[in-house]
Amino acid sequence: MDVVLIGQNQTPGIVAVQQVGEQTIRWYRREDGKLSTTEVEFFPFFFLADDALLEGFPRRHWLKELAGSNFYRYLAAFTRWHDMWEAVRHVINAINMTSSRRISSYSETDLLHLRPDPLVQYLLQSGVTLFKGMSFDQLRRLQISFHALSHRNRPSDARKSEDRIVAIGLSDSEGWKRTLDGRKLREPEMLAELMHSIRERDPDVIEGHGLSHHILPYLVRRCELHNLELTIGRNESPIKSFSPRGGTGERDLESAFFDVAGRHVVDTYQLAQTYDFSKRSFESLSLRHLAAHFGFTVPDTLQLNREQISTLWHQEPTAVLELAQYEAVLTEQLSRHLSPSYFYITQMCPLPYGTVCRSGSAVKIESLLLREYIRQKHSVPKPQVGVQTSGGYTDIFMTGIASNVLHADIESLYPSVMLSRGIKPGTDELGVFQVLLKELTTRRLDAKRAMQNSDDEQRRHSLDALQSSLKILINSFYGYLGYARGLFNDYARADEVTTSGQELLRTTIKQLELYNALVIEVDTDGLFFSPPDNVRGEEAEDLFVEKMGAALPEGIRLAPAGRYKKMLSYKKKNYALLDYRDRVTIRGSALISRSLERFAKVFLQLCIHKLLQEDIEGLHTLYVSLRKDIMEHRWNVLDFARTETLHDSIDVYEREVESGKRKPSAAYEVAKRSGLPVRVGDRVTYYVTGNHANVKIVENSRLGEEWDPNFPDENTAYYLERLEEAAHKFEIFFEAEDFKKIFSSDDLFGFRPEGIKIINRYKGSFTEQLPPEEERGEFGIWLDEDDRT
DNA sequence: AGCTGTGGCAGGGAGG
DNA sequence: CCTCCCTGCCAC
Repeated sequence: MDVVLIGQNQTPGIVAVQQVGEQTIRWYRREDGKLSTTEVEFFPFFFLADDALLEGFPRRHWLKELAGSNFYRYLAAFTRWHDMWEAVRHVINAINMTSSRRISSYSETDLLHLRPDPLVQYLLQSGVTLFKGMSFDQLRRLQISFHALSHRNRPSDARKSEDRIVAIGLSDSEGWKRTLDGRKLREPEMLAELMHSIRERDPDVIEGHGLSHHILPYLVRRCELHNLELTIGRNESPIKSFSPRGGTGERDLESAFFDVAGRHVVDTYQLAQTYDFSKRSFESLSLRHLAAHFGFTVPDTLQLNREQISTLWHQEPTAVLELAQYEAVLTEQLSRHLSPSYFYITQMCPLPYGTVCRSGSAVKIESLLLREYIRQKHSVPKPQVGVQTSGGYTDIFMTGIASNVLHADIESLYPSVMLSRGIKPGTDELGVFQVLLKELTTRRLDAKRAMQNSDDEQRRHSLDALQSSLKILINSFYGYLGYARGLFNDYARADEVTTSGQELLRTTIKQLELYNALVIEVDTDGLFFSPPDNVRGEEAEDLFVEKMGAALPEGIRLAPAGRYKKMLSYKKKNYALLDYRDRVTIRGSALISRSLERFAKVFLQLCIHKLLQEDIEGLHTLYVSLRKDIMEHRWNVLDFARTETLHDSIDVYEREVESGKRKPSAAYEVAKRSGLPVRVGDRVTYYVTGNHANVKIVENSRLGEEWDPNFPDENTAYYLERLEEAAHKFEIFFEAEDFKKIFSSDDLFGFRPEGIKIINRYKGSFTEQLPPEEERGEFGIWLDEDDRT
């Protein structure tokens, strides 16, 4: 008999529940320090545990401290009620309210062939309407896309007191129904109209681009200002905000999540961010860039920037309203591309659609595990305390420029390792982990096959969404093992996965070197190498990769992942590639990073292009002309300013600096000195002033917009030093004297590129026996005398 | 209540 | 000058 329990902090009064029969449970209540019991009829379920009160009860695992897991979702409603049937009714109401009148998690085609959860069975018997087998398009009919324009994105904007909603556009699949039509409404009326139209349309889903970072915080704030509540819930309840990192810290709406009773809040900006995280294909996450990326048509008349909008609003408000409408259309189109995969996950995971959209993979995996444990009425483990001690293997064997480079990777390394070695959490007594992993992998391969065999564009798109969302989920099973809050975490198993992965990568390196390939750089599951001379052409290359993969165990596959004309290898995780269509890809934080000033980033980029073309003269010209531009202030503040995000409020920052917990930071100091109101999440652009290269930046920096091109006061010495630092990265590609010649303006005798060669440095091969450590320089026996210290 | 992992590079401040 | 520590950003 399983013991089922309730946590005391959630349930004043009720301390424990014991299942005493198939449909009977026993309540334990604390009254005046004594325990009383009541038996009630119930459907099978689990509850949270309270250690101290369970002495002597049979149990396998405590269900303790579960507040923090998704398990809680099932239980939250129960624990607030003392009367069981009242509680059940409450759950039904809660589900009705928070899950959009449906439990979309349960579809007719139950992905994992699991019987519906007891809760769902019970609800069905109780006559609650469940929308089963609903398609994505059916869902969308109940959806509303939403866009509000406001000026509140930068600290400087806060100075203009005209921040207000300038337009609200509402759209659904029937087209535009309602927009503020230019009537002069005061803000409270405008807000009331917005709330009214949401209630009237009663959407299940509210979408917007930047919904949770800009639009909703803005609306909530404006409502507060007028003593209104943003009541857009199904039950007329106000929107609720909460901190995604737990705790009740200070309220900052910009980083909050929002719950609207009975509706799902979906932010297309967040969806795009997640999409970009895995594919890295967006240059910007603005609606306009994303629209261009997906090939939506954007009329020229609507290509306006924020300042123009502000002006236009005063002159021709209808044009702005058109823009707002169009942005809502773009949001809707964007969502059509990005949200289907989340919808499919919702059909598997016992989580509402909106939650699936905003939560990470670990939450989804855990919800699947819990789903089966609950179905089998089995108790659930506590998270393990500990740390993971290993990760992927990364190494570099050559720096310089290599020609004819192949990229190969071990396909789905970690999932494959887990499947082939049968790795699962030690606490997973029911063995659900492996079953899930296998099933999801099979499903994904099926979807991929079906996609390739389908002629229907629409169907291919939805199958692709399905398989790519499964891929992300599958890849996260490893991460879940090392997740500190995961109920089924297991650090030893996480280590086993990574060390097995390391072994496989090392095996592959040895195999490649055995066949005379030159291995350049490896990282976790991928390898860059030059194949031996007798391997030429794509066909031969693929065959070669296949042959190399033959050394790997059953179930582990080495696959071609790209072929390149040239590769510039700089450091671990830092390289550039030139493909056969002459496109350049740059990777790594040392070569390309948002934190670099624009001039340095562009300089590095152009240098890398020149290096890949082995254009030495071009390098020199680049350096000399940029140096001259800097000295003559021939640039814009955005070329040399740095932009940083303020992650904490000024108050928190000052407190932590005072207590020595953190060091002074230029971005915060600049914000303080400027006297502008600053909020968490704001980005501050600043540049360095002063007259020598070693100034303290914290004390010598100004807000970017204070820079005046007519009286440029940027610290030229400092920025010239920054240029030197950027150029310095290329030192390892040349002989010392050559490097000095290229990156110098001292052209007394004219610059002559003749005789200058790019140097490749080898760190010895992986397999060969290296001389003892002390006889080697950083890059081994191939180092020049000069470089050995 | 809500939160996937490790490895690597660079830059800046503090203190020697 | 140097090292140490922290943060931010990035690769996988």
